[in-house]
Amino acid sequence: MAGKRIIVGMSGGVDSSVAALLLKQQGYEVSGLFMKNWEDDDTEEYCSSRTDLVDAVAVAERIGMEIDVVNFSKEYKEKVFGDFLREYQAGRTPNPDVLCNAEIKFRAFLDHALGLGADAIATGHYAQVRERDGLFQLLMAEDGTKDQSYFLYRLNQSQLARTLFPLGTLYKRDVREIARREGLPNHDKKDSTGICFIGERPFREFLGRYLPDNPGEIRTLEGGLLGRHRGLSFYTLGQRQGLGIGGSREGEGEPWYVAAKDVRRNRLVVVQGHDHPALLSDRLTALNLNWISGTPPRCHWVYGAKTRYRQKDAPCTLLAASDERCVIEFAEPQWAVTPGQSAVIYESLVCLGGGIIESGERVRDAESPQEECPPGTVDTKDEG
RNA sequence: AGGGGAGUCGCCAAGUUGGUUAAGGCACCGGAUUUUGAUUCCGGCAUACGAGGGUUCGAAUCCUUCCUCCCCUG
Repeated sequence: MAGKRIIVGMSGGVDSSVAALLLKQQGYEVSGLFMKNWEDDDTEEYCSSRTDLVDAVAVAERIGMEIDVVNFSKEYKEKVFGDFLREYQAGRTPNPDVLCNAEIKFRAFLDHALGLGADAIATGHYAQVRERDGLFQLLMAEDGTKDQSYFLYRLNQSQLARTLFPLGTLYKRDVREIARREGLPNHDKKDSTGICFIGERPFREFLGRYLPDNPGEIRTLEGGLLGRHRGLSFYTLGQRQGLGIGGSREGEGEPWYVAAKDVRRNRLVVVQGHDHPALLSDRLTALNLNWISGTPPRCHWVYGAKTRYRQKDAPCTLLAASDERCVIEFAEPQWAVTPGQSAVIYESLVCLGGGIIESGERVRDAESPQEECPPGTVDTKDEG
């Protein structure tokens, strides 16, 4: 390992900083690369990349490594942001960061690093890679609460073969402690959130800069008119905030949630109450799959699956799994399974891959939840 | 036109045998959580009770006039 050349993707945050530091301490030949991948609104208040770069440079100086800057704005716009807009325009809810990892961090950036003579790249992701029988596996992080394997399920063998995740076995609090102890200037910096490289924004306003309004009706499942929306693109399934639906005579005064988008009629369909059955799906179809090992997992086998980040992987069965399409049936209904988001499949700690959710549906009746439950699953109440 | 009912925060809605600071929910705003979007959590949110008079130590709660809306009869 000593002498191996590693290029670390430096974001200016604690995680990538500590990742670089640890590699350096382990004897690798380490250098950093700061990516600038978004410059649409550099002149505005949201441009935090400047201070991020300053932080990254300060960290590099502190741990004694070279750092450079690369710009993949063009690739980001083409491969990630373009898809992001197309998906929203189509009424779906994409996860740009999933694509960002597959196309930018572990493709454009990786290729660039290899071109510079690196043996591998490293990032501050909370995930693990291990080699087993000649195959590289992606594993959940030791710190389950920070595990980011969900965002990495679209990586392939050649990408994982050249990737190190130095934080995979650490807990976030330990990472911060290391940063503090080693005097990294950003040890206390707040975790970043929002779309990777773009940052946190008032989301609908941001989207509105790229997509036109297309107002329509907000109706209940039964067809009652409750209000108007500014365009289906600006809402997502399970959304509560921003509907502007006040109290009414009927109902228990519970909040309203988006249950469906009727694209044909340009209608937003809403239901009342977080636990409304229309918000639950026990089966989903995903397309555009990626299997990390290169081959689909076996069907009719019990796995765990997440339909969104930071969700406990839920017991499920694979009814079908190919390179194009997979069907997942959950033991317990899942809340707001949303087209455009990613379904990611796990076998214990191993992330097998996943795909883009095409649709979710309810196949088992609410009254007879055990009817088709795979044996061995527990019939528990909603997680609450 | 006559009879009846109702007007409390953007919406729904407690409170009306008069008594310190006008429940609660939805919406909205702010914060926390969060490398997507959501969800969730915490906090804020009527010196004011359709308007004007009056009774009273004290009224959203009593009296009165006016305004508005709804229902029934014409």
